[in-house]
Amino acid sequence: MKNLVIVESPSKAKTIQKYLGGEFEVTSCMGHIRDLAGNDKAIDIANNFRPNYEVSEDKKKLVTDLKKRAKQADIVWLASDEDREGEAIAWHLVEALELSEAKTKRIVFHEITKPAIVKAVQNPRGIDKNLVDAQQARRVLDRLVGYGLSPVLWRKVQAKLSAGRVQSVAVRLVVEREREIQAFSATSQFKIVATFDVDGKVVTAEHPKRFHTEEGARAFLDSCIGAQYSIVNLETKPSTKRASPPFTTSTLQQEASRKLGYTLVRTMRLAQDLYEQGLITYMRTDSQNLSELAIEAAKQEIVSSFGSQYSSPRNYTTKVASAQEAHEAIRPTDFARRKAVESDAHAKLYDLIYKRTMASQMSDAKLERTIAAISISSLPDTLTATGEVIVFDGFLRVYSESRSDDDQDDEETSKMLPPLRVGQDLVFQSMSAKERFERPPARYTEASLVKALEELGIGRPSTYAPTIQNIQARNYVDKPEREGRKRDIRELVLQHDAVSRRVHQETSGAEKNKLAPTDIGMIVTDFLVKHFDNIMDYNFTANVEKQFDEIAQGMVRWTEMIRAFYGPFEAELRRTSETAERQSGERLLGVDPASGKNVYVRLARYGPIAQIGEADDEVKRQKGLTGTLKIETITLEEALELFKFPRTIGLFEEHPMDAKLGRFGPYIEHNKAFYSLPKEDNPYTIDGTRGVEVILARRQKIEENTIKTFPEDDNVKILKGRWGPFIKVGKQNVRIPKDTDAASLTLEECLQLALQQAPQKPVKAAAAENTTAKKTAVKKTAVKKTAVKKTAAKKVAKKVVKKATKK
DNA sequence: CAGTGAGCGAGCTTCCGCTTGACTT
Repeated sequence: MKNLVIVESPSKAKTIQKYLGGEFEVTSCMGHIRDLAGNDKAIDIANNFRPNYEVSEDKKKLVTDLKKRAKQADIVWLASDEDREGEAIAWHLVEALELSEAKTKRIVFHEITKPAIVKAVQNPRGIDKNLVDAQQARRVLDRLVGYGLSPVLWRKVQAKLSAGRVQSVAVRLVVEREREIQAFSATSQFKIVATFDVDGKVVTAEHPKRFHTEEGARAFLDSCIGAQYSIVNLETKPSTKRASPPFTTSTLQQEASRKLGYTLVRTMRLAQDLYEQGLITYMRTDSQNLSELAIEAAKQEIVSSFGSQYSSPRNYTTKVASAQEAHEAIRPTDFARRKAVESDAHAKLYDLIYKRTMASQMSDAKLERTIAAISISSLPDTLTATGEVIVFDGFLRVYSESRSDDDQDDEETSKMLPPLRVGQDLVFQSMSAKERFERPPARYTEASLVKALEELGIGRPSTYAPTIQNIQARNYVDKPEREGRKRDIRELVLQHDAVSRRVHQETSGAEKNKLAPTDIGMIVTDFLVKHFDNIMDYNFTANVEKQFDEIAQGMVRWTEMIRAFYGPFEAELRRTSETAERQSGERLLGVDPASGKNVYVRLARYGPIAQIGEADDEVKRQKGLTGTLKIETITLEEALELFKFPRTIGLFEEHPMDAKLGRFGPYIEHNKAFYSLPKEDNPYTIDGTRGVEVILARRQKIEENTIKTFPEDDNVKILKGRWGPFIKVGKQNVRIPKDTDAASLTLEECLQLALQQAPQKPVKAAAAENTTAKKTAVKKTAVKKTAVKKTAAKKVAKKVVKKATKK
């Protein structure tokens, strides 16, 4: 074998192998193979920031293998992506595989098409060391910032916290949005809408002016009593609508979130599958570019399906400043393929990508907007009725983009108007003045937060989903469920020459899956903004990116750039460590009227608490904050309510029922058993009658979900779970092998399965349990320690995934 | 899962970006 080609991704390797044929062997390195050491020897600051790289633990086998194959090859072609990280990967390969310059060629392509690959092989180059240096600067900066800030948080806020160039700014966005919402006070206005009958069709018209008071609105309606209405002017304006560009990672995540309700992780997981099946191009990209082949293929498909008037081939230039465009946009690889079949979820995502790409190559839609001005005989005011007709649907035939989350527009009012003429008299039906409240800024969704980060140039396509996961896993932000509040909406209606008034209720502010900061998120953000405003600045990344570009162009040495950053940063770190006070977010809410003691809220070891009495009082009372209560916004009254628990709400089967607030929400404790309260029940007001109902309902459900019990051992049960039957042995959940009838299992078989699936406790338990036990655990080998760390980290990650994909 | 919030205290925690698996709760 003469030619060894190394790309980053195995799926890519497979495709390229097809294009290059037998002369070449194409393989992959799975991304970065080396990284900074994990310990304090990672960067030798005194020695000009000399980085110490190590082959990553999970890549050791791969690197040994690649090294062997590289030895046997005459030429090694390094075909990692053409961006900063890709160039660094190529350089690390040279270093780790000990490749000589003579037998190494660097090639790049932006699209996986045969002509692009062939052209790349014909134009090899050497490694761009300047670009590599820009990456080293990026890597070293992120380590210095992350490993510099985090320990300050451990000392000043809480152990195990984290901070970094990307995650801390992401949290800041959420924190500041929350404060905008808190500061927002909704004002309301009255909007006038009239309806007319035109030959059996309803025409609605509105007054361009909004009334700020009910009196004003009423006065207007009063003066319309008995009025005549006629059309005084008609205007039609043509307009066009253009399709959106094809998907990048971030826009795919946004649309999948809005149209399909997928989380970021779900979207990326499905896209990865489609990519591996060869159905779509690479899914982690910031480019809107389409290859010439793709544009041509889309054109053929469009012309044959819809006709040539629908075709409008074009390419898009990426507007995001941070884009590195190492790949194409996300598109189908084969336009003749209309469907993906693996699962319904895959099919929906593929359909979205397919249609979006097709639409991007289709003609503009042509619209005609008609505006009719309607006079009122009793007033100088005019009403306007607006209609829109699609003259030519163009790209709308396949795709219409959803509206963005922060869109404040009302429901689409423009529809088709019946034929109208100037001077025409209209038959009045009714007119209403309905109160409308201004909406506060919207909380971020996962996807809209990605959009905000991208606009600031923060983070990369490969890190958007993991970053948003991470700030949730670290409990800086979460997705609290909000019930929303009912509020009165006033409406005046003019009909049959009389104005009537009614008030109806509307629920506002109900939310699910929206990001909000936790108490710890707010405390950490405030602390970092106060002491490290430079790094927390929304433009910090953009500024350092400019400097990375200068390094890439050979204008600045990377070590110089890092030195200039590190001096002042290190001084800030030291000053903050020495002078800053410990932060707990403590607030004095007021005085408890019952005891005369102060009431505080603050962050304690296990989360936010309310406290009656001073910290050093021998007798003080503490309660955890529950639900959507926050340190920053809780009132004295709300805090005092917490201390009313446990509430004994009645007696049942000779045992008291106590309503309590727990870590997992409100519950009833009864005879040593726990019954969670359903969402519709309020722990502050629930009574004994309802308590009994909750208990009985729960018991019935347990019974329904029990498949089998064993009289000889009540520790073992076979239950119905979310994913089918399983065995419960004490606290351990045991899965049942496929093709096994759950109900027929014997006690012995159950215990046997439990034994087989028993968690390997010794290592984990020593690390996770109490701190005194740790002394002995620490003495174990380094290898074991990393193993423990990894499983723990994986567990956290998994938990989040679970949470995210639950619904 | 289900009521705490602490320590005379050793050693641990932590970043961002590039990849894919092995897990299934």
